[in-house]
Amino acid sequence: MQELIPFLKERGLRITPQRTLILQTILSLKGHPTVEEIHRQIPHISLATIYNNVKLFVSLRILKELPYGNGLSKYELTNQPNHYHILCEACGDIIDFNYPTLTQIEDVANKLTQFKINSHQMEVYGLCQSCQRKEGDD
Amino acid sequence: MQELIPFLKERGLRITPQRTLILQTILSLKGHPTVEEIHRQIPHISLATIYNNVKLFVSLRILKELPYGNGLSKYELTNQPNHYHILCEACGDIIDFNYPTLTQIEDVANKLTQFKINSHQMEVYGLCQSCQRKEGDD
DNA sequence: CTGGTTGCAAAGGCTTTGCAACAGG
DNA sequence: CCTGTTGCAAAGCCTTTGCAACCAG
Repeated sequence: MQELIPFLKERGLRITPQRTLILQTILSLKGHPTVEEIHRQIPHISLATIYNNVKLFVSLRILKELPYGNGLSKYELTNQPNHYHILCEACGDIIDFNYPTLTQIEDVANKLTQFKINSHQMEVYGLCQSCQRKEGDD
Repeated sequence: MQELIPFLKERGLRITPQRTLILQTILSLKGHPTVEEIHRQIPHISLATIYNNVKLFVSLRILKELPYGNGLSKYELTNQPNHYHILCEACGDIIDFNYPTLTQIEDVANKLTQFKINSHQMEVYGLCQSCQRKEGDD
């Protein structure tokens, strides 16, 4: 958090209470909140401001956008250890899990496609425990 | 294509010229078209019909939805060999590439999270060849 | 002070839906 | 025929934007 102040200032950006609160809220939610979930925690900050700042943070690579929200985007802080995601197809929940980084696949992809590789992502899809139980009830 | 007729009929769904054309168009486009790209090929079919049918085909698992279109969804036919995707961060293009299926990761994810696993996906991000050239020009 | 920021309301862009006319089987 | 389907226009939903008031530095 503190390390952001010089980072923003260098770029002529200001530390506003809104920006601080948005980041603190994402931190406190821990998971992968949507804009709507962030706004629910800090309803006195306008939705437009949250949208604009989340977008700004993504462009500054402070946040990462996860496009798996069924139309909505979810966000996570980038200053976290590498991990992959598992998504529940019933409730939409996203959980992190650790797995050795798939470094090889980037080399292969580069050889096969001649792309200049930047990163990769991997998601596993399934049913979380509580949705498995609910399914059993039907 | 032919194998779809009994598949739809079993479910009380009809084979309409629109449905046939939508699937043929996706086939002919080969890649991972958006709804808009499909509609551009068959503009005499209403956008609403294309949306409704694409959605129907996804629910029937004839099509798979790829949520990497920067807001738009892209679609691909499911009756294709397993493969992974590489995305160009500049132009948004999606290319398939082959890599041994990451079966192990599903077992690990199951052990770590207790999810019931259905599938997984993996995307590599980078710059395609033609966007690499363009970048060099700047 | 002064240019970046906020927040409201309006506009945008993609997608879904209500409904009357239509048509596959 | 009868129920599923089409297509228009309208509505929905999430997100972005114009702009005046505001405020961080």
